[in-house]
Amino acid sequence: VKPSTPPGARARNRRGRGGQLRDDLIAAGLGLLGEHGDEADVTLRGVARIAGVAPPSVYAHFNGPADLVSAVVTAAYQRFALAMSTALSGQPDPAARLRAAVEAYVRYAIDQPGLYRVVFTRTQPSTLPAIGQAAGQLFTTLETMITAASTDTPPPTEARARAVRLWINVHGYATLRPSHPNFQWPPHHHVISQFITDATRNSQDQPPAGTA
Amino acid sequence: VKPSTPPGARARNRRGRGGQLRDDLIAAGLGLLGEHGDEADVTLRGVARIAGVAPPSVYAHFNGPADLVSAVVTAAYQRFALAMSTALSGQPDPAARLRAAVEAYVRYAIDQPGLYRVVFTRTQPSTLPAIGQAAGQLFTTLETMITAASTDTPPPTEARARAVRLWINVHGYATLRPSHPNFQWPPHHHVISQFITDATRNSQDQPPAGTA
DNA sequence: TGTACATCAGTGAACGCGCGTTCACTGATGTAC
DNA sequence: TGTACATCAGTGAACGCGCGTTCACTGATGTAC
Repeated sequence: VKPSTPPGARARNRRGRGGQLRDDLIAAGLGLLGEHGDEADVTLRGVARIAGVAPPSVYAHFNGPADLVSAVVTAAYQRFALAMSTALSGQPDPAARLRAAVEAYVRYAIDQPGLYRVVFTRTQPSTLPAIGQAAGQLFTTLETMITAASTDTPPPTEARARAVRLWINVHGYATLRPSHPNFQWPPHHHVISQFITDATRNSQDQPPAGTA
Repeated sequence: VKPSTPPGARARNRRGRGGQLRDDLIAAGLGLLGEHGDEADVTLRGVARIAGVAPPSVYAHFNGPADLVSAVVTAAYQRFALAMSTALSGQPDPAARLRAAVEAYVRYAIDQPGLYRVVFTRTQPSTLPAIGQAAGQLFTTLETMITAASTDTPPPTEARARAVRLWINVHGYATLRPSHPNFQWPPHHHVISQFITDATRNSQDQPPAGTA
């Protein structure tokens, strides 16, 4: 017997289309990263196996495992950014946009813990430009949305403080909840609502004198 | 030449003292876990190497790598619990106790990200009893301290909500900050103070009718 | 239109490495007599 | 008090495995003439 498509096999790309494999390898890496939770499980051989290709073929597109993992991590961030902007598009008003952003963030972090953590919770800070800027990018978006959705048009300083708080809240919740399923968590929607309320109304304490 | 103590070597334990090696192996595992940030880097051979012992010797005390890692993770939790209770002891009043607890938590998570994450931020929830109960244990402490330190003696429901919020805040901050060093964070003490203020005063919104 | 050829995409086999795991063993130390 | 012996703590060598990496190679495909 000669199976036309053995499991894991792939058709050879046509002449100018060698670059297609690069995308397939990154997709395979994202799969591994999502399945296990760890950067270390994205191996050159594992990725080649999923893509249906021999290990040496990876070297045509990446310098080695480190380069491959970098590309996968960058792609994980792009996927996160895409999920966020997709969630925002078509929301009717600022309040709806903010809520959609918060919900998309939490959903992504909970559904894809591996892809999320590799971008936002690292043991060693990343040297990748995309990851280094990830926090700043996200933050600008949050700050703008909070200002637009707030009932009290906060001054810039206060908008920034609210955005930091919201980010800490959303991240903390999204990483703690799946790690501790036995803990008696409050209802999900209630937690989310509290975050949004906290971000869009005046903070209770007056800023201490002399603090910028 | 015959070096009396070759690098990494250790003296054989006396007759009844074989169990000493077990502690040494766990200590070595904690070292590896702290150095790299990852459970996967705690290997049987690596731990044996640090302890100055041949790989098969580990099997006298552990069934294999999984068992060894379990013991190391449990020890990481015990170390966290010890750091917390040490920080609390000798604090003069409830407010000081709460602040000490928050500061100890954040310091531990930032100084020992590997040891912290293996207990509190997992991709797969742990089946270890100590880790499964960790959240509950911590939480009881937080709730009691918040009630004692609050200016308004909140009802139990509200105390619980504040404790959840505080935990989310502290965890989120302690894991985000070291991951994103390029981000312009507010001053550390200001962040901490805001968490404590938020936990010990009345929440601004009245609880929605019908929500327990 | 046919044919030789360059090149592009990818392979197979082999290597060294660190890992987990097994096995028979060694040698110091305490204990029985 | 001396001596044989059981046992305890730990070793050395070897194995298979998956990993990264190299090398010479293959075979389809487009291009030049």
